[in-house]
Amino acid sequence: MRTLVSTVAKLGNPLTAAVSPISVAAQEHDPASDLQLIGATIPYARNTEIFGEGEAAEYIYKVVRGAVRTHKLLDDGRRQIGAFHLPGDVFGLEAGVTHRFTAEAVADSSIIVTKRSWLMALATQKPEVARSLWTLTARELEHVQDLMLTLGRKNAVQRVAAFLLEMESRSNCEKVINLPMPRQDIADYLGLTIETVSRTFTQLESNSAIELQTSRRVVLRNREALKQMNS
Amino acid sequence: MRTLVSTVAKLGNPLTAAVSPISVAAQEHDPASDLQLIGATIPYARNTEIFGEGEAAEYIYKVVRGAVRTHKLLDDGRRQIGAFHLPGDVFGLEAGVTHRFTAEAVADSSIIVTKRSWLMALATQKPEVARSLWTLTARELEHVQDLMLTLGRKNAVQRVAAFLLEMESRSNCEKVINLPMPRQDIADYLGLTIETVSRTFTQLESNSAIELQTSRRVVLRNREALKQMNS
DNA sequence: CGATCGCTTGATTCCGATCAACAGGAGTGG
DNA sequence: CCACTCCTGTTGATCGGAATCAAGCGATCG
Repeated sequence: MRTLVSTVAKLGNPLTAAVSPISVAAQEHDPASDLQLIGATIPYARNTEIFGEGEAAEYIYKVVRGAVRTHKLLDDGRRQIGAFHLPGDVFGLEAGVTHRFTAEAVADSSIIVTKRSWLMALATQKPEVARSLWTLTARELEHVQDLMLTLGRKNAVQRVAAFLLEMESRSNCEKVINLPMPRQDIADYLGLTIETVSRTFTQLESNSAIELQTSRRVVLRNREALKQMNS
Repeated sequence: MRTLVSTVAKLGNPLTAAVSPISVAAQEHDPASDLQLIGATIPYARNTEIFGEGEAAEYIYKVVRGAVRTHKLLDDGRRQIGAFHLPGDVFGLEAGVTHRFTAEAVADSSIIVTKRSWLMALATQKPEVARSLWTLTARELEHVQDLMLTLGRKNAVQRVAAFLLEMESRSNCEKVINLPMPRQDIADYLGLTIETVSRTFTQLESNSAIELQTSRRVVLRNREALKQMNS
């Protein structure tokens, strides 16, 4: 089991890490941004593990820079990615005592790490903190419910279209989407193979629905067509 | 939009409905049973809608008798069932203001219906109630995360095995599992077609992994084999 | 310059979907 | 009681979409 301390040790002197504001506030509007987490901002290199499935959930995490994926594995190595977490997103929050996913950095990332016990104690005193924790879990639930529909009932084109529209809605409203993750991660998120994802990107480009400036830079040329495909 | 009042009106005199205990307690152990919901126990006939996707989430529900399914629909009618709710299960709890699924009675059922606003107000005063609401949402999240892995990365046999093991773990520890739902519901839960579900049941019976006393009564003859299949 | 990695493309296979027919049971009404 | 219909489930034949197997391309890096 990788501990926070060992991770910090590998990545450098924890004393040099930036520290986030000490204020803790929870309002109804955006629990992820209003719940100001106390803790060190720690760098994680690409493809390093942040926590593992089954480990004790001692910390709560918030992405400052980079991107994180959470996944489950089947015995034979098949992988299902549950979510990508981008700057501003909180992840690793559990109501139970253990993590139910493994979390890894998709790209070099900076993550704020906060003691879970600290927040839990605060939640018993401040209803607005308790409410924020609930809302964060509920949002995660809503996201995975949408993914469930995609995995259960959509074809390859609809899955990729859904992914692109999701990434667009979560990026800076720019026309160009920068995908931090490789094709294999997209495949394992959408329940497809890397080849099918690649072919579908190519197909969408030949349809003029998207433009691939590079394999990681996508322009949504026809958002309406994508929405229609998404069914 | 079907309201509670109209549903009650159709089903008979609400004054004759049984009323659950007035006590409200929330402990750490089992939020579903400890959160004693106040409200009328209402009968719902098989295949009737309890609430619809997009409707205001004014009530919280608990199954007393029967079974409930929640689902989402794609434009072309493809359906994904998110969960089956059996006696003791709470459903329809939302952190937001609207229901994100449609709920229907799988079989003739009795459901305790409680005002959501009432519980929400209580949660701001009693941390243990707030904690129970969070835990209920977290359990739903865990369930749909497991389903996500099934839908994204398992084959037909693995999906049906997972379903049978889930139903077994949720039933009364008896050897015989009584399935309240038809094959079509199982198919829409597992992201398969009714034909594939039927064929897979037949295949598992010829493997001696299960015995089909009737199409709705299944005996798990070899639980270990099912677990192994489940990967 | 060679090696590796990420991605794309082609050829073929295979699992589950689709199309189709039929069987068994429950309920209904003659 | 039986004939009828409706509903649910099973089974067969064929099809198709994504997986698999395989090869090659381009960028990056040592």
